[in-house]
Amino acid sequence: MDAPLKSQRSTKKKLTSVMEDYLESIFYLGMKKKVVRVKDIAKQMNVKMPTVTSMLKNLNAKGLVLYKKYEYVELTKEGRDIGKMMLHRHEVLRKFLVEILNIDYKTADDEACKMEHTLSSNTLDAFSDFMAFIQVCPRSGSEWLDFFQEYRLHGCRPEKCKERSQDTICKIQDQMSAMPTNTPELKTHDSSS
Amino acid sequence: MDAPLKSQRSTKKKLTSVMEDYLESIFYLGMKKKVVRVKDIAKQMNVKMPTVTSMLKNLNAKGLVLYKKYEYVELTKEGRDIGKMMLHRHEVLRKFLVEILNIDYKTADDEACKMEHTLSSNTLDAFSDFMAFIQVCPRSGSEWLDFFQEYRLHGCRPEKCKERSQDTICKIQDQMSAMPTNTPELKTHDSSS
DNA sequence: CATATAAGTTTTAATCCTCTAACATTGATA
DNA sequence: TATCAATGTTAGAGGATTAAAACTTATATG
Repeated sequence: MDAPLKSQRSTKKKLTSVMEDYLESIFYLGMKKKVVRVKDIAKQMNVKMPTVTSMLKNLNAKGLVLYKKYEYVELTKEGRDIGKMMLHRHEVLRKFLVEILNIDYKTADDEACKMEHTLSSNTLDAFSDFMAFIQVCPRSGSEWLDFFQEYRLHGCRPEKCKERSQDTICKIQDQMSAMPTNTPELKTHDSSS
Repeated sequence: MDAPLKSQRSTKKKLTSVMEDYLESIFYLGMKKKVVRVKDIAKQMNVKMPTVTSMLKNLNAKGLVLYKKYEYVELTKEGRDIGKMMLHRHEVLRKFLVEILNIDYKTADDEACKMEHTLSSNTLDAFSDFMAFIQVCPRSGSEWLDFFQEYRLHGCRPEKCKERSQDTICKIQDQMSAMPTNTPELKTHDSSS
């Protein structure tokens, strides 16, 4: 008697992050391979084929892929939309990690993959805007990012970031190094999202 | 006959991210509550008490907590180190999300909690350094972050970021908006880390 | 066509984390 | 001390994801 005619069709809604990964991988493979096979997905996802088979049944039941035994795999409209979104998120994050934080590509790609499920759209947008801003704002730009790399390598030595006295700069720097773990409120865990 | 005298003691090593969460929560509660109880952990972790009990047995077997039926919970040296590290990671990430990206506290806290398990130490350090750099580099600083918020709210309008012609700025801006999803190599999934 | 090899599936099981329901202990209070 | 409420534990179960082993189907080639 609860929630009578709610779930419009299939077992739908509530995807796990693993399911999202599968959709992203299938979408990605579909873009570069014409046909997508169980074997390809297994390789992309770093799992064995039986794992893929059972997940495909799952996603098929949810109306996200079209799956029939021994045939190629295809995404439905809905599955494609989700896969595409996940790939886009992935790319935004990787771009941030590579271009702003200067993380090496492989690592950035791995970590983007993990971050992409946890971040809200708002946060994602903020990352994206931040990157754009850095390109746009004349006070920063690529030159400025170079200073950041310099700073990481050689510590407090921003002679090149002029416009302020060395004194001020290095005082702040010392402050940061000694920064204590100040531990404000830690919110409760949340299984949502 | 495999790996004879390897695992120094207990079932140790290979923590799941959930285990890390528990250690972080216990560490956090220990800092503000004198004694840590099952009930507190359950509340902090948003799970039921039996879940906590079984996890405590688990962590106890791994030598990360000192746990005896009906008694208060304490961390071992090793458990405390891990808990402290996780809390530190949590705080670095939340700080980044709040101070740089201007995400609201609650959301930032949630998302930091998820990110803290997946990012490598190197990436974490990069986040941390980046924040410090923004404080230190005279070309950026808090004024500059205000420009970012301005930019997010009103789009391409960095009159305040002088030193470059409006034309150049808005050309770049248009470029970014139209930015396609260019999809370079997507690396394989990796269950490591 | 015959059959070997590559690809895919089924079955069964393991691990991890969680829950509900029922039972046990502790501590305070009447 | 008897008892109640709060706290904690056990037992049993289930969902999610994974793999190993054995079996099935598809396909290419002699």
